[in-house]
Amino acid sequence: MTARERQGTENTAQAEIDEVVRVRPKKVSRNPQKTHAMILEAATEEFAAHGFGGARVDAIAARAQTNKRMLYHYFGDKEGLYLAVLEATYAAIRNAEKHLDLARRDPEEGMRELALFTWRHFLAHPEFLSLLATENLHHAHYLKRSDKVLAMHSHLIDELSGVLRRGEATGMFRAGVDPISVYLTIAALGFFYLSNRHTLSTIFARKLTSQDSLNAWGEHIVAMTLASIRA
Amino acid sequence: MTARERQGTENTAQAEIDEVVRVRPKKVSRNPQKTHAMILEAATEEFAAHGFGGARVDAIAARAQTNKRMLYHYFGDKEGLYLAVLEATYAAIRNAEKHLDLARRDPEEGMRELALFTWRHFLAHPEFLSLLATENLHHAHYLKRSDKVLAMHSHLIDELSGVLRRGEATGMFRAGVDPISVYLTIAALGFFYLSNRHTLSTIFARKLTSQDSLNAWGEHIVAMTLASIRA
DNA sequence: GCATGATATAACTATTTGGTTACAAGTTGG
DNA sequence: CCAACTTGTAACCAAATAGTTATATCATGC
Repeated sequence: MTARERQGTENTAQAEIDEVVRVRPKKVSRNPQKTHAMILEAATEEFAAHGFGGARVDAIAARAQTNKRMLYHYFGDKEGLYLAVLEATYAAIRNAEKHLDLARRDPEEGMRELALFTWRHFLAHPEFLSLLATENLHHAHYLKRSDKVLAMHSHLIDELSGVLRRGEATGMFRAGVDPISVYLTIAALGFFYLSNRHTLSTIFARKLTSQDSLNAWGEHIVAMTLASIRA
Repeated sequence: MTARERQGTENTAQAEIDEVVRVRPKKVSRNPQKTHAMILEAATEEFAAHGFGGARVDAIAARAQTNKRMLYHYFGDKEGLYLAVLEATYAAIRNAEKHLDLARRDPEEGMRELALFTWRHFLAHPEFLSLLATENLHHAHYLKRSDKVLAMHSHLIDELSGVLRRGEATGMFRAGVDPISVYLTIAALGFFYLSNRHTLSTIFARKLTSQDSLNAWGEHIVAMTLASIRA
């Protein structure tokens, strides 16, 4: 017997209390997409801030202004949620890269654009760096189980290969440059500077995050990248 | 009343059981230094493998073949133990650097030596990379509270500055090169390649850790470093 | 207009966790 | 040789944790 049925057939003291409680009916308006998105966003913050082991499922539910039941409903368990966060975060950078038009202008300009885009994306999305650090701590255990992430990266390599090929054709770049090495160089210089800025600024007693320093390091990345591929 | 006292004054069934149990007296030989060192080593592995939040105090005690009581006795609490691990790990690389003789031969040779040393230390000590990643996740919260780590780094910067100054004097290196930027470049290229190798080899479907690949990347670091400072 | 499935809440549970306590036994200085 | 201190073991505890259950209510296809 449900509360509603009871209300219709009986008129006990308990039913009256129930009624009083329900006077302000808590406005439980539904919004599956929003709930799903809120959980994902909250989980991204929590996992980025505390790592997988340090993240608290209760904290995620609270931050998403929902409860654990919904979280388990949409994502299965803590690991499933973590993987969803990882996939969404990778998708964000790879999708943003697609708006880059590397075939524009000359190859040097294209390389500069890719390097600066990567640097700026890292700057704008510190959670991406934190999640990668966490995932590598776990030897990419979860990422390896993703069927989506594997396919996400061909576009980047294709575009980068294209730029290198055109640069080689004009005699601007060396022949036989490995695109993955080039990307690793760009990513390494940006990733390390930002992801390790807290320990670095502590041990070297120097602030690394002033706007001038950040701009200068961006240009350093461009210069290093071009230096490594120029003929 | 202690068990020994009871044994001397009484002859109950319980006392006999106690005696039987004590026949093989468990050889509880003491060794404070060893216990301390074992805990530190076990904690290094555990924190490196699981991060601060994911590390389990029980697991550390078990791995050290001791128990939690000793761990709390020597290190206060989980945070104190973590900080001790961090300090010991930093001390290891900075002490090893002191055996480098960068003033030897010419400046280019010195820079090459520093870059390769750093790369090889990262290779030989993956736990250093993991701990740094973890500590940066926490915004260097614990490292900032260390009074020891702050003083550890002057030697490195002094040595590096010396090499740069001598290179500048011979006209080999550009003038006004910032030693910290040079070190960041060396560390970034090595750190990222190794610490992120699991996600990188997953998304690019390429093995990065063959001996040939590692040697090649070491030479890449040297080449990039020199390219960034040569006149 | 109502049966059905999806979405939501909150209380609950078994287990794990960091940390503590009681006590035993080795070590050492006087 | 023994009192005081250090090093060790194991059982214990309160709080926190991931995951579940009971139940209710919204939304929608028929």
